Amino acid sequence: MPLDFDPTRPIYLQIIEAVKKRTVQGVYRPGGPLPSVREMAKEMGVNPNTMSRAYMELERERFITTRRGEGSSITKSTKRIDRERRTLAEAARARFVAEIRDLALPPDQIDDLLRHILAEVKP
Amino acid sequence: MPLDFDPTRPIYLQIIEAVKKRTVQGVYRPGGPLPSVREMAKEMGVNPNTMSRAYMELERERFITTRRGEGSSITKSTKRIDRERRTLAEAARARFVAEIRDLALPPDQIDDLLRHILAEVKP
DNA sequence: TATATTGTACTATGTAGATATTACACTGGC
DNA sequence: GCCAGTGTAATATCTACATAGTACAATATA
Repeated sequence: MPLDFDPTRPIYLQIIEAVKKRTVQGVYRPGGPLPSVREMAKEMGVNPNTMSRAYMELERERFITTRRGEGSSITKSTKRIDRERRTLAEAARARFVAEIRDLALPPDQIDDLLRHILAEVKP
Repeated sequence: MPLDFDPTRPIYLQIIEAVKKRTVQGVYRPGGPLPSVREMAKEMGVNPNTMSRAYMELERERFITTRRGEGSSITKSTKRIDRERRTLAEAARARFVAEIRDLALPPDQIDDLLRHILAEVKP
């Protein structure tokens, strides 16, 4: 199933985020193998070059390791993965707060918004 | 003061968002004038062509009106502006919820996050 | 009526991102 | 050794975005 990419942002960045999220969710295991560049490219419906660029960036960030002929695998470090989870959560929070502040919402609408979020995020 | 644009997203889209946010904040008034293309381009540190593109898109969305030789002004419709405020708030909420869900956070970390937000957003 | 200011159209140029295609280098398994 | 599968490099092509610069059309104003 090809990912549905936001056409206003570079695909390779969205791939990087997708791999991180899948790892954080447990779809990929710490130290476990990652689909090959060509395979993942086909799965997500992008060009292998684009996938390679995403993998190289993930390697640069030490989130995955990659060896020629051998393939790629997720970092063994669960610390690294936990850190990524916190980083992503912090980024989401900061962005949301900034956006809400910019809107100058009346207090009752803020309350609505937060109640709505609470209901959706705590099942 | 030039805006600090996110280099991974088109500038003209970020300008559109900035104009909407300023309007929602009351920086620009309903029916009131908007700085000229050249003026706003200088203020935000972008090319007049880029600013023109943003204005044309805002006009297409009926958020501003524009006439040759006369300049541009914000929509008179406070309904339109209120709608935009709600739309932006909804988008922010939906994105945040989706991101948090993707992270599979443990419940206590979710609680932390929400408390943090509450403290920041309710002064 | 001039003149300035407005939006807008046009051409040219440069860059980043994405694609298609080909080729090469390395590893594992037969 | 052979071969399939791996990452990776290289080239060409296309598109979107942003810029610089020039010019023109329409309006407001002095």
